[in-house]
Amino acid sequence: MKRMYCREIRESYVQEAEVAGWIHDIRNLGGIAFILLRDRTGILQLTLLKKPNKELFKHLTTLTRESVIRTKGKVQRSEKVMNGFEILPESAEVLSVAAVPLPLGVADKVESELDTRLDNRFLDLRKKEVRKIFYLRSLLLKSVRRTLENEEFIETHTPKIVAAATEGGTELFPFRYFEREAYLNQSPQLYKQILMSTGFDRVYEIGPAFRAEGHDTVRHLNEFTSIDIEMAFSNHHDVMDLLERVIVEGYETVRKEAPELMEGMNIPENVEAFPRITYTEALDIAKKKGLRIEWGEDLSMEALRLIAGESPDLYFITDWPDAIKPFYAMPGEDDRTCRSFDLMYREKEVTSGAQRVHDYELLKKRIADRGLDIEDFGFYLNAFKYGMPPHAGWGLGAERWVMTVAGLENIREAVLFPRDMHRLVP
RNA sequence: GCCCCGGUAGUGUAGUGGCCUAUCAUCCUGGCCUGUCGAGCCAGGGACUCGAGUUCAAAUCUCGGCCGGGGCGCCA
Repeated sequence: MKRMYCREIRESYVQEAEVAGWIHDIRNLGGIAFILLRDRTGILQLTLLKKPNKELFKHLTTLTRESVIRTKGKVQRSEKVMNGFEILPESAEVLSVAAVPLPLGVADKVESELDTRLDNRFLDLRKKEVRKIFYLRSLLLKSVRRTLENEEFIETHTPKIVAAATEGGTELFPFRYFEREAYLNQSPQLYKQILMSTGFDRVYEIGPAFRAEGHDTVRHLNEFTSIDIEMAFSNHHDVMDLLERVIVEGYETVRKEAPELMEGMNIPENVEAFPRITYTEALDIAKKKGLRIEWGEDLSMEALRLIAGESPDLYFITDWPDAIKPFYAMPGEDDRTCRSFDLMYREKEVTSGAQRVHDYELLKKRIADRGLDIEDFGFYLNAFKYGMPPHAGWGLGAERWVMTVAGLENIREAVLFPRDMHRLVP
């Protein structure tokens, strides 16, 4: 007999079935007992009577919660059960006995702290609402791939072991690579740009990025998943348009393909384009609200909160001061801004991107101007010497996006096994 | 990197010098119960982060270690 899922039992009118899963809860009333069996599709009730089979009754009702069993029996339709169906087990096999006490309650009525949950993530993930975050994440990524593939992007994989810093600034994790020192890559930036000189024209990569920053906040991780794209023969507005399509399509996908995930999620309706305000305009909003801030300064959390108060949930801040953005951002018409943008969700930065510098001499100059060593960037600069088209791109933080959609307070909840300053296991 | 805060049963908490033999819920163990669905009832079990100090007396005050949380900066 083929094992069926709990949900299938409800949906198909079979007379007899075999199910398997974890014991969610046991309610023993003496002569009758109810065992709630959980699998990835939901919970199904097993109903046991003591009279006909005393031994099976005792065997199953004395098991510990979260033990794994497989059982076979008659399917009974009953209005007394929440889901309308129950199974009357005729035989059962205990596949794995769970030890007691559990370090974290799965069916308990008390919430655990995030740290306890992460320490026991395998148990934490047995909870439906926790797994829901990862079904959402998976679906959003699937949607991103589909949107990009439809627009003729190809999926690429660039090295995570690298020789030098991508952009300066953020700190890298060094390690020993044979006889030399190497680093974990902080971003596919330089490699995806190199690919623009090849004629692929449109590339994307969904992969890990590593940053050794000693920050300790609810929106930072030392290992995160970056959704990166780079597109040749395009400018910053072209890739902002693309980003809008990617995000909106993500929402549509959830709405259409997984309505069961919608509850409690922040999925805006009827959104097509996100407003694009310039850094200068954003700064004016903050100033008008009484914040003392000078043109050229980065927008502080306080400033961003003020700006978010005057904006819809999703909006772009464009044309940033050149001095506070990386060397590869294309300077604007004036000589103080650059063609870079951030996509904001309220006060949170979700994506940053730009049109890039594609002129070899200008790029060289900009690297040097930022005090970086030209020698370190030789492998990158080479690709600009022999025919490099104009191009633009962005990096969307997968966890940041999931966080905004699922309404998570802490980015760690958007990762199965998060890495932060204090956490290296599990 | 800077600044604030916390650590009490498996989980989550109450307790601000003596009323603590430490509260409550959940949990675990045993018992009763043939329709539970946050099952109920009865009995039992289980904890003050570590070290030093102050004091007649420390979960409670002081110092240090360890572990953790939050904010800012920076970023995705």
